[in-house]
Amino acid sequence: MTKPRPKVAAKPRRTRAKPPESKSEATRRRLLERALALFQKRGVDKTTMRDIARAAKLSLGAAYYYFPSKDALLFAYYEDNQRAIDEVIAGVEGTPRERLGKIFHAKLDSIRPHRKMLASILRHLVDPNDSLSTFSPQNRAVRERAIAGFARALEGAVHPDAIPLVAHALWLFHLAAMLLFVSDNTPNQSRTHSLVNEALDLVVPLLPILATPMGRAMSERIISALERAGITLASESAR
Amino acid sequence: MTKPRPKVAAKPRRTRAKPPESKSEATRRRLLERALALFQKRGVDKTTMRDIARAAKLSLGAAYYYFPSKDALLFAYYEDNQRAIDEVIAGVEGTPRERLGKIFHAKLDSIRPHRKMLASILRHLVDPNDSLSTFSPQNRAVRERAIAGFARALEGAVHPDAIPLVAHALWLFHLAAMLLFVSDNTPNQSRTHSLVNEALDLVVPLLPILATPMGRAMSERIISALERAGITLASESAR
DNA sequence: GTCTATAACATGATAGAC
DNA sequence: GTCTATCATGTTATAGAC
Repeated sequence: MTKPRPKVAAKPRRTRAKPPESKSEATRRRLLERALALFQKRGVDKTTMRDIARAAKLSLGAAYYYFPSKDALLFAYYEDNQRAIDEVIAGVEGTPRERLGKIFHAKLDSIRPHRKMLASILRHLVDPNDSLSTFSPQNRAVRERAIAGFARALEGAVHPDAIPLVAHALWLFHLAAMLLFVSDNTPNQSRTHSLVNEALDLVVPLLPILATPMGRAMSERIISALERAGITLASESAR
Repeated sequence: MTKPRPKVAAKPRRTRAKPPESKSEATRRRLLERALALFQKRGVDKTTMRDIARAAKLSLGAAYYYFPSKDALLFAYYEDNQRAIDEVIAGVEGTPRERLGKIFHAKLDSIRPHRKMLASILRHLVDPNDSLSTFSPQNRAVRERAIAGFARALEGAVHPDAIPLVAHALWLFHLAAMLLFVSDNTPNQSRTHSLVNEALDLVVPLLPILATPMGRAMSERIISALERAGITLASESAR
């Protein structure tokens, strides 16, 4: 358990086309790289900040200069991973079923190299008091980008009014899939991939039901119940 | 983050009718009591083992004698709470909708006094590496008792074959409700209670659909898909 | 101003004396 | 059973190098 509050601050990052990597950027990158390798090899808890600093040939203080906390290293990974996935998502094409399949499998593939580490992040993702939490303001942008990706993939497959609802549901399912994924020791985690396929095969053909009068009534009922509970399904289906 | 592995060991406890409380039991109870009070007042992370020991007028080492880790205190609360809830669940009566409502609200009511603390428990419940995890063997008994409670409440409302599936789904929903509950600052957390009611009102009347040929086909498909993914919905509907 | 190193601190956990 | 050291580690403070 961490003592004083975690304070996971995201380093500001320029948005221009990349200038040549400065020395400090290289150090930062190396540090993150080694840290992730250690996390994956020995687990997050058993990797100390002193280990990480040593592996990157830095002093402990220098490591903290770049990353204000151990959690910040995890957060940096989380951000990088989301950015990479967003690019994939932006490019997916095909039928809705195909688009959704590609998003899910790409997401799973992208985290495969760090499955072990991810298990430690899941704990943070669900803790409403943690700054890494899925529900925290810091993560709002990341979360909404992900949901928007699902929304875009749903275009044409669902009545527009129902898209936010279904996109959120898929996003929850994707969290569940990640949970399963990190404990899935079948080769290539094929078990999780199969389950995702079966779930999509089951659900996607049912989506048109939401366009029927009964379906619309139900989804409206759900949406308003959630809203009264303080859960707003904002989000324009695309960006 | 905790350093050496958590080691949340449940103290063995006699099952006989209570003999008079020994001195050591009194000490243990006092320790747990003070700890929970501090957790609730100042939060789990900001309460140190030293604080707890001091509040119970014990040395640090003595506190660790009774509870091998800070997490063990949380686990003890979790166990006690589950035991209390099980008694409520065993006694519920009425229509299926009523039975489910009572279970959900009783569960939420029971955790209200320690909402703040609960956030920390949820974190453990989802971490597959944690011994407090929902998936860990230690918790298997507790989890299955809870699911069996839902199964019993469903009797008569759902086709018997579908009961395990629906009971598991309800159990997941109950975890989600707890998650919402701990961040719900409306008076008496009425928002969460309302959402639970609306969800049950929506879902319970739809359950008979599972008895139709289409419904049965679908639930069988879901069950076998889950089984292939290594998720077995064991559980005899009752005990 | 940007970076690095060293020392110090608080806390969760442990060992061993009594 | 209880206490008093003592340890390991996340984190912070501070001083100084470039």
